[in-house]
Amino acid sequence: MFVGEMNAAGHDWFTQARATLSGHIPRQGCRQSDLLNTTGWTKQALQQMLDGLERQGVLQRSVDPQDKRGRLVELTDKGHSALADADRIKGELTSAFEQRLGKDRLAELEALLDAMVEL
Amino acid sequence: MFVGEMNAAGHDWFTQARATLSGHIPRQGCRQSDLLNTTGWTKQALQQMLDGLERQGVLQRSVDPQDKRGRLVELTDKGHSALADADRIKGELTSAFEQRLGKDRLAELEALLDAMVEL
DNA sequence: TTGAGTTAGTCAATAATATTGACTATATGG
DNA sequence: CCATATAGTCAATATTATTGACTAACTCAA
Repeated sequence: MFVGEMNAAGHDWFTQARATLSGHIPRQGCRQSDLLNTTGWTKQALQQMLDGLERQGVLQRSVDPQDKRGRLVELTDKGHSALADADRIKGELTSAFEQRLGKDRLAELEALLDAMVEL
Repeated sequence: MFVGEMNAAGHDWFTQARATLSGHIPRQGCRQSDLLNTTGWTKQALQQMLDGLERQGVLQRSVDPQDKRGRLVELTDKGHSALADADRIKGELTSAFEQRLGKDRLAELEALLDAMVEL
């Protein structure tokens, strides 16, 4: 759904897993190891995801001057414009759901899902 | 969660996608093409999933005597016993959620999710 | 200051999930 | 019988995900 909208908007590299990862990259960039913590993925899985996104020109990595073991992950212009579209689409979808379910029922749904996530 | 419980129960071949597929195989078996319709997957994706499950000894395929183009998909003993465990675990998880959310709120959640699925 | 241990990340291999394209065999309807 | 549709296969490629072995850089304490 969300992914489909992103593809339709011309971001054909966008997938569900990449959406998840993108959501964890702050606009000003971060360390690769930060993403390891926020995503909870294995470092190898994360690395492959970043490899793919770097090949697609969505982000770039550089050595962290503060700690040369580390890599800084930063969005390219392409990456920033994709995330701007993502924000827009997310808003549109939220509006659409609000229209169909009503604001109260959507809020209720979110609350119930949050309750579930707490296991 | 569900998959984890199944793995813990000794069904180490169980994955999310295979859970989805298993849910579409009737106990008495069906045609491969039926699964094509119920899952909505491509025929190649379905075929690979069935190949994997057949390798694992969970099901077997045979030529449909009524239409020799078709293949009949049937669960093996291993497959049947796995699905019995799946039913049990699903029941346990449902009970656990009922305990935490309460029966009413769980029903409410299901209703809201159904409403969402209708797009 | 050096050496042990920790942390950050890479490389390689394998497997599961998923798609597209080209193909074979069987069935069906005119 | 022939054209077409249906059921499924084979091959290639890409994404997502894991395990294991490894290198480079940093930290801390002797």
